[in-house]
Amino acid sequence: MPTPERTTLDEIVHTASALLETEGVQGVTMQAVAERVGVRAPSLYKRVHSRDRLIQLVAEGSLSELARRLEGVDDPRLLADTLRAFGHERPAAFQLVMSPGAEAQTASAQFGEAASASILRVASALAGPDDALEAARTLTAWAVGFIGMELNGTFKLGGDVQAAWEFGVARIVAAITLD
Amino acid sequence: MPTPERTTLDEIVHTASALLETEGVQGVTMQAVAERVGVRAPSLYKRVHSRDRLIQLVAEGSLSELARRLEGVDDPRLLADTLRAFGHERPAAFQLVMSPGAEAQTASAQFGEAASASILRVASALAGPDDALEAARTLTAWAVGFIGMELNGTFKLGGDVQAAWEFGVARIVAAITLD
DNA sequence: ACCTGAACACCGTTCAAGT
DNA sequence: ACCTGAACACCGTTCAAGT
Repeated sequence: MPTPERTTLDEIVHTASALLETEGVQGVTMQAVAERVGVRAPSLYKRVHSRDRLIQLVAEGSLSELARRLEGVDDPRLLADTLRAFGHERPAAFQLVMSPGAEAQTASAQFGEAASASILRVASALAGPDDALEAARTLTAWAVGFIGMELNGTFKLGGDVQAAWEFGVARIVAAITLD
Repeated sequence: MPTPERTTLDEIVHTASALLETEGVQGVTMQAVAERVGVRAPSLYKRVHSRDRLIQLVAEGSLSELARRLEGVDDPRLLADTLRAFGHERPAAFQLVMSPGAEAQTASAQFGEAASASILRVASALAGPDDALEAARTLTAWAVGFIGMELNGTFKLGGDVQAAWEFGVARIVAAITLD
């Protein structure tokens, strides 16, 4: 006799995403997720292969949303600001996606490409098609590095972080712009 | 009747550092460390307060060694290359120190200062004292972001990574150099 | 004074048994 | 066809008991 479904993969992933922000990666346990979706932990394995895979799905969902936000943006400063705003809104997801460490499963490549496309488009307009890839990587590396350090508290000791961000954006954009 | 000491804090931290590189953070379990130093897991708690604290000690030791390597370096390109070489040699330690995520304990601030000092000195020579802090943060953010993405495999898909590094170094150095 | 086995509370995961 | 309790192998950590 069939039992009605009490949850969905979507609900599980969204619950895990919320838990990620409130409790950290450590807090995303199968039991905590199960409890929040109203089911016992073993039932989750009907929808998702493993905890690692669940974390990966969270990373992929987050990266998709980031890509969506970057989609229409044409100004490099606005692009950088949009990336930073995402980092501030969802710091744990940002770190998971941008510096997964050795533990968490990286989002599979196709999810990164959508986000890369926007950056590459803006970089190409600035640096010209020949230097587009290098310019995109320079801009991305700087922004991701900056936001990561900001979220980690590396900048906590003194100085105006906002001023350093604006200084960096201006210099990087100038540096990759075709004369 | 006293029992002779069978290990030391130093040996424990070094063993944990080695395990970090070979097995990842996940592999740094109290049992694995204990086995390698010839003791049972509970005995470790005579020397270190907790696993979290052990990871923090590993991070602090790694950051100290990085600071030592950066110490005498005056050329900005060489500074960036030294940072990158450290990342390639000890990828797990690099990620632990530079993007600890939410789980691992960050190295306490004093350990970061030694490394910062070298970068600040070089940045000051390039950008002048007024912009030194902002310039140092721009250079550091770019390098850390780049190396992190490189280690994560974000760059895996196509393109010449070495060329992107050299492009970035040249542009960033130019960007923060006083006219 | 350090080391250990046993124990506890927690994980992720599997699986037979329920409906 | 989905859900569950029970079980297993693993964690980190505590602690009484050994030497």
